Amino acid sequence: MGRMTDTDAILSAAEKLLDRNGFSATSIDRLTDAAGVSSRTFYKHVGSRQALIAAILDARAKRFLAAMPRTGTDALFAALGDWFETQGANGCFFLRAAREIGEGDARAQTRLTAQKQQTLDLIGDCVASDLGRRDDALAGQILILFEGATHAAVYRGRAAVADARAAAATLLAAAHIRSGAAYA
Amino acid sequence: MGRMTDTDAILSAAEKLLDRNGFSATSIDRLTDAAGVSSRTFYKHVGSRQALIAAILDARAKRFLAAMPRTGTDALFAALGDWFETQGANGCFFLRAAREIGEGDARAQTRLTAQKQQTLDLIGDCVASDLGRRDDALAGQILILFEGATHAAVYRGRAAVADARAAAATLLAAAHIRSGAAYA
DNA sequence: ACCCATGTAAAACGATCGTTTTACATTTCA
DNA sequence: TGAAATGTAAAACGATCGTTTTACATGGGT
Repeated sequence: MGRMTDTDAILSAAEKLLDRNGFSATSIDRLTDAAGVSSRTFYKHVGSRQALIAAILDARAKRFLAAMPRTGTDALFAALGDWFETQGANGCFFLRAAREIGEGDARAQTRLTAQKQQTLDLIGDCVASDLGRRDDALAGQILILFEGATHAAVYRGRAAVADARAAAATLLAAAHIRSGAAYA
Repeated sequence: MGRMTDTDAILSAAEKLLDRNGFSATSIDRLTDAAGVSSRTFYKHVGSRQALIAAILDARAKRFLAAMPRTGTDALFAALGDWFETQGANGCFFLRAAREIGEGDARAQTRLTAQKQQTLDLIGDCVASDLGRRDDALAGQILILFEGATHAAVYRGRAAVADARAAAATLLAAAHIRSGAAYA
């Protein structure tokens, strides 16, 4: 891991707390305690609560997309399982941010749609690498599985990802057959 | 619709507000304004904020399960689409309640797991009615689609349900073939 | 040695929260 | 008629929120 600036330390501690305990349930006091800084330095580094959350959303979007492969739908779900293992499974961070901060910050809504579009593109690439051609309809279905695994993992754990992974394999096989491939 | 008591009027107005605007973003003032009652009558009828939310969760669980058919997976997703059309698509109400109220009320967590178990049972019945036999593995996969449609509908609307429905049909067909049925 | 940037600890700010209470008006019914 | 019940409007409560400010310590660079 690279060198961590004060700002990065605050951001990563805050991301963990917000993800675990929720946005509105996490006060500035808790954030400063977790980061080990005073409120004065906190505000010097991040500006405001809204700015902190905006920075966290951007950083997390970049980190998440970097952690996902762009070839192989099965590898994609494996990576999603790894993500939950290391980062925790608390439902989609962006969906929760948009709903909890919501109307107050229109940018959270913008960030949500951007993130979901990027996820759909990612899935489209994985599907294309498996199928040898683009299949937008199938990508849409696998997005449902991706979203479903993300939220079912909150209460079902690893089984949610395993089920989504198996379902994706079945859908891919069916699409492959529809393509006119030889039966195994 | 049956006659509505004061308590019911408060509950249904509150449910709509909480679902639309979120739990922590909806103050008692907003709830009393929407119900058209003073805070004094509000507290006489519902006791406290926690009790209000508990009552709403129970009522909604009963109403949701009553709105879902127990035969036919395709009919199940059709009913889910109707639910979103009439009630709005804001993500799973129980998941959001458990995460937003969270640690404060352990009963919200209990209600969540109960609701999800009942949903899984519901799906198991629908799958069995289609397949002529129980298939727990397939039911788990369709639960993922159900959860995925619920949350993807927030940003994709009806397309999310349509994709989930189509994917469920493919999974069912594949399971039917695995059962040794004749190929169409 | 001294200045200045940078940090902490803690008080203070106005706002808003859930909840209770006070004061008063209206209906219900024996 | 008149008392009990039930309602509203609004003030007040202590707590907590995000944010700013005050007062003070520390350590590196010239």
